[in-house]
Amino acid sequence: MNFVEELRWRNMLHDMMPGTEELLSKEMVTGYIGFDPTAESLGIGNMVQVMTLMHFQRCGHKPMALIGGATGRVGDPSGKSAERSLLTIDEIQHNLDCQRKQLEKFLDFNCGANAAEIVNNYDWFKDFSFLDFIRDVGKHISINYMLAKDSVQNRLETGMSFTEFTYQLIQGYDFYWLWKNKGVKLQLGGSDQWGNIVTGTELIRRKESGEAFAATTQLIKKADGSKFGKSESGNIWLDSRKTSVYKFYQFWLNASDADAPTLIRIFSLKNRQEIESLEQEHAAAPHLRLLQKSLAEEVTARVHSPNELQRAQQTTDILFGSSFEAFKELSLQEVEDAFDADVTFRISKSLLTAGLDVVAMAGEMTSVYSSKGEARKGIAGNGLSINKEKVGVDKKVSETDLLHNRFLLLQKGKKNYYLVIAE
RNA sequence: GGGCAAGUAGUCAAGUGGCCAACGACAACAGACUGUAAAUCUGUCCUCUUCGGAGUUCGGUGGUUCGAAUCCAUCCUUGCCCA
Repeated sequence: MNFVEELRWRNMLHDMMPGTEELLSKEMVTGYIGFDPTAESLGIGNMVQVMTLMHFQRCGHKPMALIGGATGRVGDPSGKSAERSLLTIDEIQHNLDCQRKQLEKFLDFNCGANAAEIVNNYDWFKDFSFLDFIRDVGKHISINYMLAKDSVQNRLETGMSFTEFTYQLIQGYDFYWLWKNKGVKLQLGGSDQWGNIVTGTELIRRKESGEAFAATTQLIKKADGSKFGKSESGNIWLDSRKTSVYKFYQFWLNASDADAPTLIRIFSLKNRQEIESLEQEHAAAPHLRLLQKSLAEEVTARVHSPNELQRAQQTTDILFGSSFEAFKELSLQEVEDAFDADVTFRISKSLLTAGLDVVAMAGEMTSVYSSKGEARKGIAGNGLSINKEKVGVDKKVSETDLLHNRFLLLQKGKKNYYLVIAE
């Protein structure tokens, strides 16, 4: 497989330095991508870079993931309109450890010559003194060159600290160090990283007359122009403690028709033929949402596991698929297993004897709504169902509402489900 | 160090003594329609609420006033110009 061709038909390629394609076709190349330890989990946005590395490895090259123990202390100004607040050293370390574990899941570290590798730039920066740095690195790059970068230009009006200004040099030196010591010839990254990457190739050229290459990928935008990777509850994380497997699966399943073809090209390892035929099937019967299902299935299985995927699918099927009658047939255990802990609430059965005010139950005793006021507004707006039946603000929940004499199915809107267990 | 300008809800952005919890736009959430899609229309959108209201906001702090997002002083932050 040809890496560049692969990126091209997947519409992932944004830009490349001249000569990159030739280099990749004549030898096995070591290429790297940097990850910023800004959060304790990678998000779906980072997944694009993970996919780039996976494709890279599948095409026979050696992928390297750089985790930014050093760069994380500085803060990348690219794409940021304001100065970032610094994380503590402990936070950075914690984030690094978590991200490393996640990355290990996606690449093959045990396949001989092109086995993946993870490096931490703190290793080569920790003993590099400021004076040595400005002497050995700073001398080779002019201020004029640095000022010309978009990431700097965009901040000239609003201000930027010296710390963030130096970021491009730090990242540039990473590339130089890896080129010199690890034989890395290529840096990959999102298109917002272009400026930082070419500072690296420039440094390699000026310092040692060496040659290094760059390729960047498209930033994903949704068809409606909004930011990719966020949903109602915020960012979609790869860590199931931050985004449950069910929610993760639902995120992909909910992709719009307009976005699905873009997404499946990026996040699926299926080949071109398979994807195109899926698209045709989808076009013929859009209501079956084959693209979304296939995408959700593949990504969830890879990021989590086939077992967890199956559980998420079961939950989906219970809540959206089969009729409510079928739901009623499930045992309590099956129902409990289907719901995540953060949408499961337990209340005392004795409260129901006298009839429990639905507003209090939804707004106070559970976190379906954040307050009674919210609950009242939501319910008045026809937003809440109990056991698939819309309820009004006057509703009193009693024992006769319980299914199996044990639980209630609450539904806020169409897609948000909650389980209340009375015991 | 000196001069000028700016800082308003998640974001953008009006307001320049009472009619201000603060126009509008976007985002977000809920409803209708659908295919758990898109588009469209409706409602909510500082917090709490017994839905009558109550409480806390307009960079911070003090002040003027019956009354301040709006006036004054001072401090902080940022930009521009001068040194």
